[in-house]
Amino acid sequence: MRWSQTFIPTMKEVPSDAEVPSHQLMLRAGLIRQLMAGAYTFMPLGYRVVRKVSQIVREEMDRAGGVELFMPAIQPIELFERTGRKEAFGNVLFNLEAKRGDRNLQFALGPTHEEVITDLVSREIKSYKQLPITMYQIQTKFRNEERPRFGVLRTSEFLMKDAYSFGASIQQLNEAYDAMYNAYCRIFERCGLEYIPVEAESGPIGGDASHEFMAPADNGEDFVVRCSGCEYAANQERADTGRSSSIPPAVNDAADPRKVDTPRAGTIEDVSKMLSADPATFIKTLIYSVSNGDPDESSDENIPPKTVAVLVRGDHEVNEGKVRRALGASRLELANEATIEELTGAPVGFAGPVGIQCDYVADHDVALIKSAITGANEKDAHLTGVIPGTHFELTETHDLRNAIADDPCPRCDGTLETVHGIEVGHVFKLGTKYSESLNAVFLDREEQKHPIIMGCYGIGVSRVVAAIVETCHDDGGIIWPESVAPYTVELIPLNIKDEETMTTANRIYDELSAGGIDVLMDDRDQRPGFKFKDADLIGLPVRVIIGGKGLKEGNAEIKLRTDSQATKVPIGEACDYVRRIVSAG
RNA sequence: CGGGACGUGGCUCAGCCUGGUAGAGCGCUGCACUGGGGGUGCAGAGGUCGCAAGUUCAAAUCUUGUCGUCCCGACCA
Repeated sequence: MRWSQTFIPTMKEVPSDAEVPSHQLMLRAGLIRQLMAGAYTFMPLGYRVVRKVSQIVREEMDRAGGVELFMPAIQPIELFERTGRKEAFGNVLFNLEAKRGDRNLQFALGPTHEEVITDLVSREIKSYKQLPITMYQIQTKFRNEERPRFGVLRTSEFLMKDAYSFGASIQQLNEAYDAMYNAYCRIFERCGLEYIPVEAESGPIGGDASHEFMAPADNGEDFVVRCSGCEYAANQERADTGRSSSIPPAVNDAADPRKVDTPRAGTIEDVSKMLSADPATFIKTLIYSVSNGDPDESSDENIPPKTVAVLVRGDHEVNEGKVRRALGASRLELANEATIEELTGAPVGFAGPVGIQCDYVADHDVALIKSAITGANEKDAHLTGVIPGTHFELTETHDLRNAIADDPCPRCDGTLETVHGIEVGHVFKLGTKYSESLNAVFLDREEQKHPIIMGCYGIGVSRVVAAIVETCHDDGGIIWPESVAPYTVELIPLNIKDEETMTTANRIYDELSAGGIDVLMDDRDQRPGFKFKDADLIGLPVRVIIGGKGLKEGNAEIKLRTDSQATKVPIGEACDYVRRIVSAG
């Protein structure tokens, strides 16, 4: 491709509303343009990358036994009502209405396709003989994000590869899951993207039923916790802390806690400043409203929610998923102010475990505090010298908080560290959630009906592109891995008005192109420095310079994007040289 | 959805506080020079100052509302 014949609008200045490197670089390199918040055009150069990533995904899906299909983006809302996800998605689901004659039709724009494909399978698959099968598509997904951000990393409309496996047994599910897991590893490897597979929230199946693939990046929205000593890695939502229960013995002759005035200090930060005390010596007491019962039964509306206090160390964060599991609760939310005032007799911010009038659960680390500061259940007052197990009862502790750096590893004697990550893929053992609600069943050998056992597997294709830019760049611009680069070679004739330069450049362009190498020739009438800057910005792996001093000596100058110095290669051997370094890469 | 910031030519921004002629650099068009890291000169084009209402003799500037964009947080199968 000749630069003058395509459309690559580069920018010298950083657009003011782009904050993270991938967003800035994708705009500056002319890969994307914004239409509105959360919606971007992929420009010719950017779309070539999307297609290269898609092709890698496709090849690996096929290799893993998947078959490709293509489903509609508009979907009847009724399917989401049947699976209960109309409510679960809430505002994230794009609803749309259309008139046909005098009927008002209700649609959703597909945020994902579990409903559509399960509906399809429920009609077409009847026998264990048709199973297992894994189907996938690469298609635009629509989610009305509350806050789209970071360019193409989080948008309301994005390109996703979604795959769904259907099996007659847990074993078939596990085989499909493992095949997808391995395919994902190959995909990210081939894309040149560093990745960490992490354990993720796994829902009803439990165990190792879900992994996310995280690309480590400072601007990632997710927190990954990983062990420095072993392979353990998990989403922070999910990570175990490796702490174990230890119940402190009651101290018999302990002094009573002392009440101190803490006027208007309702946060740990305020109180720790006021008392010059380390937040790690506080017991944070959060009051939750908890509903028990089966989440799928709507009858639990009648059971009034219970109030439970959750105790964690002052510098720790409660992990609601862990609390929910520890309590066997189906629903959990922070209690409202009125409930808290009624319970503790104090406004929010002054709750504590001593004398509190409700059940409570404590995190392991609470038991390890020798002498704690807690709320006094009284306005503008805290207690100091509170000894867990002595001043309030403590017979068991749980893992209730987010793991943080320096926590012990749950698997080995190493310690944990946290890194930011971009979630680029997710594999998930669904089980029978959708097959049951949409009646996708099969008959086994004994003519017994069973719901089909499903898995789902997603890769955010457009997000992968952004993640690659986010992790592969330097001060000058993008550094594309060869596998996904929009073109492999940038050919730069230094002066397009020089006849010898252009004759030579055109010959090399033709020869490389004929050999199947993607070449972009910068045939714009610009000065060399201008072209070099743009070349660094758009980041093609190989740069070939024709003209000037080099040409006079009979040489082309060839340089990898990652090299600092060019290599002089005789014009006649330039194409061979390029072919060699390209195939070696 | 809570909190914050910003909307002035295609891009980056100044002007606003203290009301009175709309500016700079880059980019764009033409010509000339130049030709190895975003060059130089000359001549041009291009702006309802996001939109609306209000105050005023007069509003980019003050007030109110509204829309848009970005950031932090909550949320995210």
